[in-house]
Amino acid sequence: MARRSAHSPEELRERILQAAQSIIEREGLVGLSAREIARMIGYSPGTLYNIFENLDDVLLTLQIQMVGSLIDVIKAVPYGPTPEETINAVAKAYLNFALDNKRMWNLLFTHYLPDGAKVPAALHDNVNSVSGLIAEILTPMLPKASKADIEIAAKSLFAGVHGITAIAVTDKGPTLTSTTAHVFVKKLTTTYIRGLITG
Amino acid sequence: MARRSAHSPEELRERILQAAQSIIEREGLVGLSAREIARMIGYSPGTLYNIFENLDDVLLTLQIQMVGSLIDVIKAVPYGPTPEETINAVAKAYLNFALDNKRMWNLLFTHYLPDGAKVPAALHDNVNSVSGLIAEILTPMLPKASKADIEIAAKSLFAGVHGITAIAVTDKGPTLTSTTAHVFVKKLTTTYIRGLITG
DNA sequence: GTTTCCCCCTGACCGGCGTTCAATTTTAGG
DNA sequence: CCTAAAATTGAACGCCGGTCAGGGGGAAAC
Repeated sequence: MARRSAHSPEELRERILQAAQSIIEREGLVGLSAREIARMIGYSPGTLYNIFENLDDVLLTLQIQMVGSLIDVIKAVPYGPTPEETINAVAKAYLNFALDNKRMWNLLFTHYLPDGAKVPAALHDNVNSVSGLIAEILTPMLPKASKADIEIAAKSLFAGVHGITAIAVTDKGPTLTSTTAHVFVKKLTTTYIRGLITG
Repeated sequence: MARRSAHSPEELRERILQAAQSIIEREGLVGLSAREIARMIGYSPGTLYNIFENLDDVLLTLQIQMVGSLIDVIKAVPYGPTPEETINAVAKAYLNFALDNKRMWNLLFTHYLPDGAKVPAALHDNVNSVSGLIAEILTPMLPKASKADIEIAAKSLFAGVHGITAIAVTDKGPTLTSTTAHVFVKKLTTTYIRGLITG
């Protein structure tokens, strides 16, 4: 057989990503396989490899998209009356995003590459954008701080919130309901910001 | 063949764990397989299953041991002149432990169980011990706080530091050298504690 | 010393996996 | 209508986790 008029390469690409995502949302990484994706979209396994380099490529693409969506969500958070409230709202949105997409968010942690392989720059860029957004919000709070200091402040706060999402989304670590996760995030951000201001 | 006098079941158990750990330290989870472990210890693959339920069992045992070691390390950190300095030292020890055992620490994130499976209580217990230790240190700083409040404070701080180790140990996220990781941890802990005190 | 029995251990086997690629079929261009 | 290029297949390779019937070694019973 050959080209089916049914799907253009772009459509095919999209269907592969959707299939992979739906498998992950249903049962996590365990259930994912090239063969299963192929079954879902009605193609043979080999076809995936015309469009993606390999399964890692598919998974990394999904992660890039996902962090991209997170960026959109964060950007859509309205600025509050004070930077502190804005940060709280952003952190809350961050956590909710992770909780709403538990299995997909878990990908960030459970998916790893073979020894030599490099994570694509696009993923790094997207992640850096997130901490960049936090830095922006922090800036008016710290008029005297240097840009480098603000970046450090933003990234450690970001990493802290990230840690809570990591625990909330994993089975390891202390069990964390979404309610307590929110309590922790609020505690971390408000305490941290108070420390920043008085510092 | 049959029973070899060479190794008692306990010895065998130990050798399996050691082999698994050395594989992980060399090349991460990718290189790990029941067959590879068997090759290393000079037994056939089937033998593993006389001693461990499955590979997940081996991996979970390693993680329980590892977090146990972390507890020992933290307990060995000498109390500083102030709680703040103690916390800083503990956080530093935590991060160093994760960095010194990068591939093994990564297990906490990359290893996941099939859908229904439950993480053994021993792992949860060990993890909870860590945040318990932090709560102990925090207590004298917050004479007025309730036990529940201290626990929240300790756990959010713990989770924050954990998040930085997560990023430092993964390839995803912003690239983090061990130096900058230490900067972040210090920033997070000192700022957080300042916030706690003034709160 | 011999026999017996049990238990340890083996290794073939099952159904799956990611990935490759020769072969085949379809389409587009002339 | 024919040809060349493109798209797709599916068998094949070498792995994997996990199972289990059966064989061989050790120790106890005699």
